[in-house]
Amino acid sequence: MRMTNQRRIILQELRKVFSHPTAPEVYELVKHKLPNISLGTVYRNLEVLCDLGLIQKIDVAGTQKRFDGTVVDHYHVRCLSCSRIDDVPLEILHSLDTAARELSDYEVIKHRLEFLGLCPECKAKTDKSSARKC
Amino acid sequence: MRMTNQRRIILQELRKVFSHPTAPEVYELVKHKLPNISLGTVYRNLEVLCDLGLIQKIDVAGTQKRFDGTVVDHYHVRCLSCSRIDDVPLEILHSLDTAARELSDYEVIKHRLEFLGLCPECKAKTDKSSARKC
DNA sequence: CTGCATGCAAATCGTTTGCAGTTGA
DNA sequence: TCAACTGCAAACGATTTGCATGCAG
Repeated sequence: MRMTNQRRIILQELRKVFSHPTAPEVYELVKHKLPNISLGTVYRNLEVLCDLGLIQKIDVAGTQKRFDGTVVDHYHVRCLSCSRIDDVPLEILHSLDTAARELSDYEVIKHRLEFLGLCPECKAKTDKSSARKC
Repeated sequence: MRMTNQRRIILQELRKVFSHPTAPEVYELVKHKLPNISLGTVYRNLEVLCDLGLIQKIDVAGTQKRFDGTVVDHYHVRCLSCSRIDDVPLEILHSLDTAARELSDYEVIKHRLEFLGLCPECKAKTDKSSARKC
């Protein structure tokens, strides 16, 4: 593995933000520092950095993959309205795996859990609009 | 909503199988009955049937969406090796939502949980090949 | 009759890949 | 030096969409 300029900047920028950006979003972030970088390079490097355990890939359901500068395993909430993602400080529930192992004939190794709901901002908007309806 | 022949057959076929098929797989199933049906129609109808609550969309991480003729909410296990999906007879844990609601500033509504592991077949294969290594 | 639904093909979206030139160790 | 890495653009796989036609209500 070679620590190229591109790779270093991608890691740097990803560690600065808390927004769990998608690959194209990372690309936009990095372009401010390296205007000639290509999206392909961003994708390749995010993959490499994941493999090295320097960042984390959050591939939750249905949408684009997102990336997290933090390596510690944790759960996420996604806003159903604006797709914003935040961390949930709930410790990983290994007991779920144990339960599933007993209830299925699979060798259950891990699980993927994400919460869905409304972020504070979208919740406020919804409250307002339903109030207006009355 | 109009109950077209295509729509009826798609629902019928989906209720017959337990394999949690992807849209292209549903397309293959239905083609036996309706050889001229198009993949686009299958996609459109699966969407409509979901909206009507007649079937369920399982959009688990990273891969194609899958569809379930059952409407009752339940968890799934996915085989990391062959991507097969099965049901896990674990009751829905609403307590998780409560916990997440307390730990975040989101209005948590629901969660998505999927287990990952090895299905019996792939587990057997792995065991064999690791035994061979010794 | 009329507008929702269809088949078809082209378009889109996110991501991956092949290739020729570049660069860090 | 030289394999790993880059930028670029084309390829890809899943899904969506525009359009002219078809058919259920």
